[in-house]
Amino acid sequence: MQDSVHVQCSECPIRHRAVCARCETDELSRLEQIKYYRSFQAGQTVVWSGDRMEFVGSVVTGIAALTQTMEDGRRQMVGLLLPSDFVGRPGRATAAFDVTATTDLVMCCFRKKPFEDLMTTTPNIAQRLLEMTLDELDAAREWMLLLGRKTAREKIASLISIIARREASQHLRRVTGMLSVDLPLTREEMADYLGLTLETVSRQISALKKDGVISLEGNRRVSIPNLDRLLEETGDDSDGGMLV
Amino acid sequence: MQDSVHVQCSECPIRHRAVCARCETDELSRLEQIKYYRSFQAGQTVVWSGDRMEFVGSVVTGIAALTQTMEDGRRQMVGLLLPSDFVGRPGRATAAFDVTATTDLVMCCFRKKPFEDLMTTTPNIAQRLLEMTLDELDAAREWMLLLGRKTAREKIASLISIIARREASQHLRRVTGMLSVDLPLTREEMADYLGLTLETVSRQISALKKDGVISLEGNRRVSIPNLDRLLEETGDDSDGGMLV
DNA sequence: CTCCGAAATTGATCTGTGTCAAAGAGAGGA
DNA sequence: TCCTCTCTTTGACACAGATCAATTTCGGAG
Repeated sequence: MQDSVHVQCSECPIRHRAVCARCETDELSRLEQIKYYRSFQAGQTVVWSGDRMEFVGSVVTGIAALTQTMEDGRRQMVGLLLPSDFVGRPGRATAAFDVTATTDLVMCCFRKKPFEDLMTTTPNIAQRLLEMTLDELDAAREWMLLLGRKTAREKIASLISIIARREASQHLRRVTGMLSVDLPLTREEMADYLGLTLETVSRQISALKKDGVISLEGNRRVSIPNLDRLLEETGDDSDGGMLV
Repeated sequence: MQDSVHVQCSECPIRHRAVCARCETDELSRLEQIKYYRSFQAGQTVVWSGDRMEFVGSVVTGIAALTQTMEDGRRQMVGLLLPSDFVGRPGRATAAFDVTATTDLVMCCFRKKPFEDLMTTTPNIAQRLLEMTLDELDAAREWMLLLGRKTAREKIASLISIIARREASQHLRRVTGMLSVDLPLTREEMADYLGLTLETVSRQISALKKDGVISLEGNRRVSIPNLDRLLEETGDDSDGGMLV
């Protein structure tokens, strides 16, 4: 299987890994024809669990969250969608989870039916989607280890290092100095992602700060003086792991 | 997208959802040529995380578990593979998780390279695999809710109801009377799946028994006098949910 | 049937995280 | 500038589940 080659979608400010990788020109142009954009404000819901899902698409800018809520209000975030992440299920009519914009959000969408038609005639797309979905599945399974077995402190360290990693891989601006990342989530959203309460999140962030593992500039920006030190706190093997 | 039509693989005692659905005869025969069987004893490891993975395949009989282990020994099961479940990642060289046989196990395997070749020439296979992988992803996300937010009692009830559901859908022997299922896992394995300790698993099973939600015949067989009563204990919405 | 080792149960106690409550800090608008 | 609302931090306490430690039960071999 050849290496994945990313092709730039015209107009789209970012690469469309979902649909453009390995695409030939004619495939791209067919995708262009059924493409459209949608914008959401922070806090807005993109789709509700159980709703008809008439499109698939990928995040262009901003961040969206997949969440699941129990009858009594307990909530668990089950996915964080960063730019270039794909949303939607070809072949399934309704959404299985709530999708909400946690920041202002722009998505590049394709109506589901035409996209599915295109998929049946364009093997590349199904294969690329399979690859992405398998990656997501691996990431979900890593996350299961975090939820089931890690301590609160390890969970926080893991979240910060994942956000740092993804942010780094996006912008490719690996500054030589101290790296610092924006936390695109409120304490409550972090708690929902990590299976904790917001109080515990806050306490553990304070503890990591006190121990010199991180430092804060305002509430939302974290500086990491020593990445290795942070990674030790995650409980993961130093080398591999953490695919997200 | 048409409904999935299951075609019986010759020799295989069960349907190969992974590869046979919607297959045409010639595709089937090409699959037959690269197919072989492997048997494992209970407790044996199929592949270790990080090892080269030279095959993909599906479970024929028995049960396998995907697990992840931290350096200090904390373990989390991240998937339970029942007959007809697919294992392996076309397009990735190494396994991301340990795969172990929790019971005696027979797998139907395909060498990875020929399978991948077949996949590129046979769009159906990639599409079918995509569908299955998306289902697994949804199931993993349901499981994240369980790990992050459910109480020990709810976790146990969820596990039993999932096993009951999968067993029922396999054998299609929906007995009219009281339904009873075999727990194919030790208490420790259940604990690893649920993110608990084996003592807590044992205690909660005892509690459910005392409350008349289930009853035990020996250690491994559970009777469910009232399925609705059990489902109430899972914490899930009464209707939808629990995709596994 | 009896014996043996592994698996499961049960008890006592400890601890990490949740819960409830209050006070502090930031950002945006008047 | 100050005010207000939301987000965050911190404290005191409670409790679910972990840990440590015996027993007890089960299932297979002889």
